[in-house]
Amino acid sequence: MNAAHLEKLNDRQRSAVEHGVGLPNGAIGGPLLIIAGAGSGKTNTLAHRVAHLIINGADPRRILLMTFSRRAAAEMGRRVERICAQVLAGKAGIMADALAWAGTFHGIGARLLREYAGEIGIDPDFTIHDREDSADLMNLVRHELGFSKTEGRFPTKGTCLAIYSRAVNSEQPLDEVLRAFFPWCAAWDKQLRELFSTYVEAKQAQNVLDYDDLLLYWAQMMGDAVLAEEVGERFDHVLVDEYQDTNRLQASILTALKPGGRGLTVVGDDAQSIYSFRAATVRNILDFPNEFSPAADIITLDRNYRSTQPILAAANGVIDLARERFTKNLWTERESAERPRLVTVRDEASQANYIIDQVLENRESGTLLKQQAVLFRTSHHSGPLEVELTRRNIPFVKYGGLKFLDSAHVKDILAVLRFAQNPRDRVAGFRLMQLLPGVGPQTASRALDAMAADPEPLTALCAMPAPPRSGDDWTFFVDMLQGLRSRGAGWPAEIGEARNWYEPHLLRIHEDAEVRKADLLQLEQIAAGYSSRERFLTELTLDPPDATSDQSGVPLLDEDYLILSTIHSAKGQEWKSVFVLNCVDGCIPSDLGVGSTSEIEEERRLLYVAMTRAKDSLHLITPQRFFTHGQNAQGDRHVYASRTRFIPATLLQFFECSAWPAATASAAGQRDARQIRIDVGARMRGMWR
DNA sequence: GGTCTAAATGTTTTT
DNA sequence: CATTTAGACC
Repeated sequence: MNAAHLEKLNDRQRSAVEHGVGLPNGAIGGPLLIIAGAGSGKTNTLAHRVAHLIINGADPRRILLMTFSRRAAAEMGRRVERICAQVLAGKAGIMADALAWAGTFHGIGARLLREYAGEIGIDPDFTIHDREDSADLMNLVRHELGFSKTEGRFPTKGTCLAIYSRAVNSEQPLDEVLRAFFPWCAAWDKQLRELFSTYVEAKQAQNVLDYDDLLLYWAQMMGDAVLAEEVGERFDHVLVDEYQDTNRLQASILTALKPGGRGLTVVGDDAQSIYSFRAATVRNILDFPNEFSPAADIITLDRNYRSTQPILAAANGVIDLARERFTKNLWTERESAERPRLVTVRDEASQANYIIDQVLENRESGTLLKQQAVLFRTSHHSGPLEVELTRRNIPFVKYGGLKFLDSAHVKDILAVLRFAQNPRDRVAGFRLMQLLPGVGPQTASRALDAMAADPEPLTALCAMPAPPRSGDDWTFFVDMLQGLRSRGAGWPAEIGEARNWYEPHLLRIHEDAEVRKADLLQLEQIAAGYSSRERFLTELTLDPPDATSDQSGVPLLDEDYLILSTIHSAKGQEWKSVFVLNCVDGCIPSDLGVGSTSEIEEERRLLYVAMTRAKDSLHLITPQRFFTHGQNAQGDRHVYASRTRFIPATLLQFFECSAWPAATASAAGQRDARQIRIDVGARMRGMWR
C-alpha cells in the first residue's frame, strides 16, 4: 500500500495511525489509547488514522467518530477527505458519504434515538430542550410542587438542573452528588427527588428530551442486549477525541458499543481536562487501558509542534506545579530567544490599550488579526476590550459566552417553530402565550392543560375561547400556529410567517426593536441553510452558532478580524500570537472556583490550556486594579488584584516581566504618588461600609 | 384572581 | 443587563 501519506508523521504518530490496521483477514485491532499533549499533532494524527483505515479498506459509513464539538467534527471530516483524495486519487467515490457518523456524543445520540424510537418506545418527533428550556421546565415543575414558596430558600431552577445533570452524567446517586458538590442543598434531598421524578414525567408527557437525555436514553438503549449488539454491529471502528472531557455516562455508552474494545480508539490529554463542571472525569482516560483484557495499547505523543521552546517551558512550569500529573512534559525543537511576556498594567482600560497596541504592531509586521487571539476565563472579562475595539474600528469575533440564540427575541421565534413542531412542548407554548397582551401565567397554564389533556392538542387550542383581554391577538396566534402546522408555506418560508406574526409583539415589548429585527432576518438566513424545520431545530440546539461579532452578519471568510474567546472555547485551537486577559487571582482562578482543591487544579489546567494555544508569542496580562462594575454603591469601587497563584515567584524566570506603559523616571514618581492617593481615598470611603 | 410595572438582585466555563 | 419578585392595579 502506498504510504506517502504517512511520511510526514513522526514514529509515535505513525504507530498510532497504523495500530491494528492491515491484520490478516481484515481483522479489527484491539483498543488504543493515544495520550496526546497540546500541539502534538493530535487532530492530524486522528485524521490520518481515520484516513488510513479507509485507505486500507474500512467502510467510511461504518466508522463512528465522536468529537467534542460539531466544529471539530467538520474539521476532521475535511482533513480525512483531503488525505484520502490524495491517496485514492481516482477512486474518490469511496468518500461519497464520507464519515456519515461524525459528530458529538449528543448529536449522534439524537440521531440514533430518532432512528430507534420505535424500539425503545419514544416518539421520533421529540424536540430537544437546551439548557435554558430545561431550566424553564424545571422551574414550572418546581412551582407546581410548591417548592417556590418553601420556608427556607429552595435551590433555584439553575441549581436544580445542575444537580440533576451532575447526577445523570456522573452516574452517581443523588445523595453522593449533593454531599460532594452541593452541600448547601443536602437538606432538600427528599424534595429534589420528587422534583426530578416529576421533571422526568413532564419531559415524557411533552415529548421532549434534554441534553442529558440524549446520552441517558442512548445508554439505556445499550442496556438491552439485542439493541446493544445491533447498534455496536453498525460500526467497525469507533474513535473518540478529547476523551479527558467525557463523563461516566459517555464512557458507559462507549463500552456498551464495543464491549471488548475491538476497533476502539480514544484520544486525550489529562493535563487539558477542563470540563469537570460538566461531570467530565479524567478517570475515564486513566482507567481506559484496564477496562479491557488484554489491556488497551497506549501511545504517547509528547513532541509539540506548535509552540516555541520558551513558551513551552513556561507552560510546563505551570502544569508542573499541579498536584497530580500523569503525562510527561512536552518538548519541542522550535527554538526562540523570546520568552513569553508577563505584563503588569494599571487597570482593565490599560490592558485593552496594551493589547490593541500589540495587536496592531503585529499586524504591521505581517501577522493577520485572525492569527491573533485574546483569551479570558469568563465571557464578561472582555467587555472593556470590546468597547475599545469597537471605538477604534477593529473588527473582532467573539467565541463563547452569551450567544445570538440566547437573546429573547430569537428564542421567541424558535419557540414558535418548536411549538408548531411539537404542540406538547409546554415550555415553548408557555413562553409564546405570555407574549400576548392580557395573557399571563395562569391563562397560559390553563390553555396548555387543556391541550395536554387532548389527543389532538392543536384542535383543543382552536376550540378554546380567546381569553377576554387578549382580543384578536389570541386569534392571530392560533391562526398562525395552524398555518405552520399545516406546513402550507413550506420551509424556510414558514419562518417568515412566524416573524410576521411576531413583529407587532416585538415592537410593543422591546425598545430596541430595530436591532432585534435585524437579528431575526439573520436567523432567517441561517434557517435557509437547513433542509427542514425539524433538522433546523435539532441542529441549532445541538450546535448553536458559537460566535458573536461586532458586525451584524457573519463576517466574510476573506475579512480579517481579531479572535476573542473564552479559554474553554479555545480548546483545540492555535494562534501565532496569544494574549491572556486578567491573569490575576479572582479571574484565574475564578473566585467562584476556589472552593475545593480539585476546582483549583482545574483552573490551573485552564491557564495551561490558554498558554499552550500560542505558537510564537504569548502575553499574560495582569491588571493591578479592577473596577467592580454593576452596583454603583459609592461610585468607583475597585479592588487590588495580585498575580495569579499559578505563577509564583519561582516561575518568573520563564517570563519577560515588564510594566506598561513603560514609565519614564520622572513620570513614574508622579504616577506612583497619584496612585497611592487614590488608594487612600478608597480606604476612607471603605471605612464606612 | 390575574396581569402589569417597577424595583431589586445576582452573574463561569458548554453539549 | 436580564431575570425575578413584590406590590400596584384592573
